[in-house]
Amino acid sequence: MTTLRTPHGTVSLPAFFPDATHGCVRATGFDDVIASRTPGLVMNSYHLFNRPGAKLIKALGGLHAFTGFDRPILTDSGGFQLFSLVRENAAYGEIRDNEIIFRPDMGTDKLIFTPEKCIQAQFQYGSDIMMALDVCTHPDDPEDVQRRSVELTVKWAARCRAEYDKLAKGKKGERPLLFAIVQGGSDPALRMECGKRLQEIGFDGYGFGGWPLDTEGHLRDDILRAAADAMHPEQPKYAMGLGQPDEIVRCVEMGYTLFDCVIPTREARHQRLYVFKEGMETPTGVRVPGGKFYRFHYALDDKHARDASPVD
RNA sequence: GGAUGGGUUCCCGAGCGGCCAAAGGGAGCAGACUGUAAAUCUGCCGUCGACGACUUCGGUGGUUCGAAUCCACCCCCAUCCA
Repeated sequence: MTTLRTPHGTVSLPAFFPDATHGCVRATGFDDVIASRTPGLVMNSYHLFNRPGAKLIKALGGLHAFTGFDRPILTDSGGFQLFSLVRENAAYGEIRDNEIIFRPDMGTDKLIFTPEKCIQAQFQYGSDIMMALDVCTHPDDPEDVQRRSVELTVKWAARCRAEYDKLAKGKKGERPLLFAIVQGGSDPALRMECGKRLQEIGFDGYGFGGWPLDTEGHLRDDILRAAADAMHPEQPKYAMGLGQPDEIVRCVEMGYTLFDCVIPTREARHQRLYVFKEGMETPTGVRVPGGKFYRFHYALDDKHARDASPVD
């Protein structure tokens, strides 16, 4: 089993980091997070930048002191936020060649996010694993959009790398990790090119970028595999935004070792839990064959408890 | 005892002669949710032998072709005055 060493501890891989976008796992506390043997959390640079702000977090001693979570924290860059917001409404922001413009209120107020600013913020947060700012796409987006995404993602990754090196030089103690994100839509050649160019710059790990599901909600194995193949074979491969238990198993088979996703916590908040099917759990740990090794369980109280099978 | 405002489907609350089984919330139920603007979104939500029928808007009578809506009396509730 491989491990991932960070300033706040070593994580056994593969690992799942729940999302604590604003600094807390919604609807629960860190007592439960620790009790569930959660090895680390993902927080979001963009959201924390908006509120309470990188300066304030730094003044309070960084994210670990601010949130009270003393295990590894990965901070996502904010690239995905622009993607999902703009998909909702183009007025929410735009991608320029040198920066991202966020307009959270669709009005005059704007937030300029650059690769440098993104890394600076993540240093202010004191995060363990930093993500380079990327340009996210949907697999269905046209070729020119995918091309531009890769060009900007690579260019920005280089700027993130440079800013990181500058800021890390002055730091004492163990340095945080910097991951880059492989884009390229559904084109394996483009994925490979993106991965190669990122590896030439050199990072501590690589993330799968883009939307990982088809319109039916099924995993896009082809894209995930192409992206995994484009990453450094010896370094962590991070499947961003995945997922459901069976999806994680499939991704581990492809070589991914790090995961985060809102779905388990979001669904838990909506009363749906994933529990092992009979015979899928052993006393020594968990045996996870392929297929649906778990089921949905709805548990509020005895009166409402019920089960349902996951969709096939 | 007097004055005024009210009593609407599980709850809150619109409606104030026909287009009303009755807006809109909430609750409930069924789904959705995948680097979280997501405690959000969608559907159902009086009953049934169901493109129609039946029973509902405090109670009882009445006016009317037709009443949750108008009239009379009664019963409750709220506030104010004695």
